Amino acid sequence: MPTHPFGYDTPIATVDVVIFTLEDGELKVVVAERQRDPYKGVEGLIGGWVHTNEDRNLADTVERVLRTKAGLVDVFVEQLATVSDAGRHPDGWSLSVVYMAILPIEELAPAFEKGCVLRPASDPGRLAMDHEEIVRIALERVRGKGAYSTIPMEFLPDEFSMPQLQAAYESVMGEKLDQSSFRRRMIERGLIVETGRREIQSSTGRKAVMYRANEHRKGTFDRSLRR
Amino acid sequence: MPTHPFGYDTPIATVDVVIFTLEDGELKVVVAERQRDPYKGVEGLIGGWVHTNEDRNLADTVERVLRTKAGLVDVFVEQLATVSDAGRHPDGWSLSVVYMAILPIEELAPAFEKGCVLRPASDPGRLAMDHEEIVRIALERVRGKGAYSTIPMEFLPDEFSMPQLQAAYESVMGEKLDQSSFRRRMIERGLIVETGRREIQSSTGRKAVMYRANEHRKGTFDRSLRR
DNA sequence: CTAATAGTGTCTTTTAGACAATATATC
DNA sequence: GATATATTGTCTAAAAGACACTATTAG
Repeated sequence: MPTHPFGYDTPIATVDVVIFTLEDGELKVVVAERQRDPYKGVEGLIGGWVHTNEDRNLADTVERVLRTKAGLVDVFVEQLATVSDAGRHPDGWSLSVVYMAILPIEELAPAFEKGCVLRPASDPGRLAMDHEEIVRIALERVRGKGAYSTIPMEFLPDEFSMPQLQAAYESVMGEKLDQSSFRRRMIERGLIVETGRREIQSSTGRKAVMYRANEHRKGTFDRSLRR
Repeated sequence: MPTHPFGYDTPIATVDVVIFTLEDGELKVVVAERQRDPYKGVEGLIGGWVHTNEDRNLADTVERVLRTKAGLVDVFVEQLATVSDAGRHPDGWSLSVVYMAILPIEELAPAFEKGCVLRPASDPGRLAMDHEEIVRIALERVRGKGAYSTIPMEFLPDEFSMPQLQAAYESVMGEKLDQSSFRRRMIERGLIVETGRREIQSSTGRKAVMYRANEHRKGTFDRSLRR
């Protein structure tokens, strides 16, 4: 057990990232089979030790972990909480700073190449240590706060159509929304901006107009959009 | 610098608590002069090292720190964020899990006995390390999310009158509220419950009815109450 | 009487959001 | 014509909150 300068034992510090994505309208989390002990062979969240020699701060740790373990770069992450327990990690007293990320499934290709897989967020199966509990907390967050925010947009590529956007909101909120009212509010609130382009392919019917998020208005949104 | 089982350096882990209270209608934070280095003699937040030998988890650490450094027990705390930086602590790479607490000033007597003092939350003066930044973040939280929640109630004793309650909300929100509308909403939303008792003393005028928070409805509240 | 608190009534504005159409574009 | 998307109109219900009172109780 490590010891800090004043002679007290100091905890192990790790970072774990709950990466959410949307697959077929269902919320999924990214997990990977652990390559070494503890819990070798068991699926767990993307995470790793804080390396004080190479990371300047926790943000660096998250970036390094996402890059090396899931091939992901330039990911927007949000700190969720810090969990701790004498018994949560077999190597001893440990502390994990948990982050959350949301990515469109199209951007997860590098992660899949590195062996990451998707599990249903509401039932990820057996995960290492307290990772099931962590996923539960993160899911609560994305569903609760997320539904009445611009969070659902994060699941989409940079450009998206109105029907795609509505589907993303419906998936996150878990309920159907009125088409005309949804459209009106998105536009009126200035949450999205037309890109000038149109949908590339559509089997039949009118081509959808493409939009992008109005970065300017991020965080402006609050509740609303219930049904 | 401590080293963890796999040979990487591991950070120093501490906990810091931003304790808010209301004095004369102004938001204040509890700080104390630091008894030892680093920043000995400089004022800082109530905080301390995680002691893995005596604390089972971070909640234990917070409890121990509040008890030993401020004489406070049974304090409701909320985890705010975890800050980190190679340079934030002179002893090396450190990580601080920041908690927030809100207490009526009446309950801070033990803290004052231990040398704690109050500083204006919006301008706490020079504090050790990154504690000024931490206070800024906490204040943003209590003002932003807090104003449209039951947070202002935390500043009051268990029993309080309607005028007291309104004053607390006004202090946190930084604006005047309409008396009749305020009263109506508090009652209608069931946020408070009559205790059956009356105000003990009043220089002149009618005695106020005393209420207590309806624990049942905590967290039910959301925005509203603008003016 | 004065002053503080308690309580009622009402009006305006905003918002959510439900519902019903119609219009347009594409195969 | 079938289908998906875009767009407009309208209506209801709820909520926020501003304002003007009246009522009650205490010194």
